[in-house]
Amino acid sequence: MKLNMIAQRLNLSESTVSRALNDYQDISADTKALVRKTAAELGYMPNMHARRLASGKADTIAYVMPRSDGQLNASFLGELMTGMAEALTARGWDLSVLVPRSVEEELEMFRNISRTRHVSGLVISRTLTKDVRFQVLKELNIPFVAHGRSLDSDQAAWIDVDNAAAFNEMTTHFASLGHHRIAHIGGADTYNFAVQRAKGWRAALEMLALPYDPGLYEVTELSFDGGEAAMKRLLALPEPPTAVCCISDVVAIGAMRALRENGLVPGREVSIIGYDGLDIGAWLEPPLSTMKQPLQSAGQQLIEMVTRMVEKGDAPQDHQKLYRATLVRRGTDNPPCADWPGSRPDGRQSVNTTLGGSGQ
Amino acid sequence: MKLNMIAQRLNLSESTVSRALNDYQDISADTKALVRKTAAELGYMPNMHARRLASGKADTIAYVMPRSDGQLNASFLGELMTGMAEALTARGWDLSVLVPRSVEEELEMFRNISRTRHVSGLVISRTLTKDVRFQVLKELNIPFVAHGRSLDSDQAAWIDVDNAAAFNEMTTHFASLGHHRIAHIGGADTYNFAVQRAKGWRAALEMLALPYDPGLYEVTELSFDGGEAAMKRLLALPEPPTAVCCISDVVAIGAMRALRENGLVPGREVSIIGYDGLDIGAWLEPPLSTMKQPLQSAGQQLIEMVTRMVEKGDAPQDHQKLYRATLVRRGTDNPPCADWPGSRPDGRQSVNTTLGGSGQ
DNA sequence: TTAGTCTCCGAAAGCGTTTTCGGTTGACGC
DNA sequence: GCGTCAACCGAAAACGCTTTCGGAGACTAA
Repeated sequence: MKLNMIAQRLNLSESTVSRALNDYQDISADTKALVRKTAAELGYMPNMHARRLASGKADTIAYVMPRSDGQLNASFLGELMTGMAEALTARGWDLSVLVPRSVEEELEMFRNISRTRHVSGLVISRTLTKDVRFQVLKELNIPFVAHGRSLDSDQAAWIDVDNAAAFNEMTTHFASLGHHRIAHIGGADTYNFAVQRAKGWRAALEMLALPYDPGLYEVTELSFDGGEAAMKRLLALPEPPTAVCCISDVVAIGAMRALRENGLVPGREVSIIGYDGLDIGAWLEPPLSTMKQPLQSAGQQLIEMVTRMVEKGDAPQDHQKLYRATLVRRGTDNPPCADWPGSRPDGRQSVNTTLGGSGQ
Repeated sequence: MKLNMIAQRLNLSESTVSRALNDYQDISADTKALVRKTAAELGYMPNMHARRLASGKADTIAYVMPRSDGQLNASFLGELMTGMAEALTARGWDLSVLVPRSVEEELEMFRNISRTRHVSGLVISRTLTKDVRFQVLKELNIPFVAHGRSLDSDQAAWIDVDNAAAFNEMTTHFASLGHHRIAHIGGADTYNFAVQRAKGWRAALEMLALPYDPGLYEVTELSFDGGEAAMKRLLALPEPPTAVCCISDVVAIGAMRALRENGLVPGREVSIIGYDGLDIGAWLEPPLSTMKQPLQSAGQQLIEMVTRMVEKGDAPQDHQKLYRATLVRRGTDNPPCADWPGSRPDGRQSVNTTLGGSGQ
């Protein structure tokens, strides 16, 4: 089933057939039609390796998967990769996956790619505040797009959510419910999105003319345990918060446990909003309010961008897209509770499941 | 940085260099060492496309991702793909991802692969009870391994969990806690694992000499909503169960909500065990008991198998591996509650109080 | 008619490896 | 000293496609 065969069947040269199939301008419409027809009949499929060797193009985008640090970044993965794969197969390109185990290994992979060029472009994720990859990839001249910004991403292509705006909205929403002591459980500032989210929260406080209490800013690991620990520290404050903006749903879920362990009900004494829009949140007791980002099309957009850079040579900085997250009120964001923290129970009272009170 | 250059630098022929690098037997040890050394020095990396074209081998395994039916099959994905990617890069192979949108598209992809051979082997997942893919792939002569069995998988390579054993254990565990009315919320029997899990539950009932009540077998969608709906139906039974084996954690979480909506506490009036070992389960109130399967190494094993079939031509049926899931007790599996269903709102009396005393 | 212009196609040189097939050495046994 | 046999290596033909270059015809314009 080679080019060869369809060529001699039509008494044409291989090169003509090749150009016909690739829609070159110097082939007559008739010939093109003829070639395509018989190609279809014979069920011809080009040999990718030969094609790629000859053309020097790889027609492959690699997705650099975030090292799974235990977290369920996963809900992410499924949607994102589906989007990317669909956009790619529509173009006849391949999606391949890279899973580096360390930063050094990741950079080594990049260097290999720049040598062999067996990958035409990259999609990277989990961008850090200070992220060497932007510089390295630029030097290696590998087209790429980042899922998330960085301090180093000005000259690069990226898609990101407006983290600052989201946490600004979240905080403002709490204030409009009547909260004054609004805390933030954030993440290490090596993650750029952590910085941005903290900034959004902080900006909202200023805008609302609420005093900034450093004690209400907690930094923790992006895990269930991290959320629990941070919330415990907040509750130990002489004057604990009445509302908490959590950097992620996972952290928020951990925080909810800390509340319950102190005999409090999430969304009553202390309101909570998470971030990520995890489906599971809706099935908690009470259901976790959150901010949802539109992930469905992100994959396709990422591919759209990187392929344009590969094919048309588009400038990276022409492809920067900011999404907005939207608030999903479910059950843990309510007006402040009159008897809190005024009448804290000194004894611990097991409040397991009688949580009917949370109207939405 | 071609083979060429390292050849003339050493005054050797290209072919010698090639064979040296590929560890052919007819190259002296000295030459091999020399070639490898200078190859390393020059930072030589073979051109994959050229190599693949010449050798006819693709050195690529494709993972056929399950169409994301909305659910968080995702926690899955991350771990699995990490395992596969690591095993592959260790071999210098590529991992690529296929996301068919329909069965027909999936089969079409297979046919393409069998023509172009740009993929050496496949890993398929989400196996159905009756799954055409086994037959098709066999006919197309594409090496593959399935993540999950099927009625058609006897002659194929697969890795799977012993679903029947897991649900047998789950059921037996409930019985040993003193439960007699043990229900099962399962899935459509198009999914092979659903069939197996139901079978395990059923077998345990027989083994324990517990009467089989068809009303205690519910089939539902594998989603939160599905679990909720199914549990509602069980609760509407004249004689509802005191324990429920759920086909998945997601379904179990839905079921927990149904319980709470009826004023019941999961793990008190009605015990529940899920399946999948989702981390999130530990953070629910109360924490969800579950069965955990060892996923971490599954990815590597899958790759191990399929690469052996590709390279050594191993027979598929020589690669079949059954894992065991382990019970993780967290909080929703407890002895039956004395006053339930005796004290139900409708005043219906429980029949089995006399049997209740003897814990197996 | 002649020159100039298009339009369309074939020839051929790659692309960078692998792999088969001989051929050249040197060692060895007799 | 002659054949035999390994041990090693080079030549060259693939692998299946792309892409440049030039040329044959057909058309137009003068």
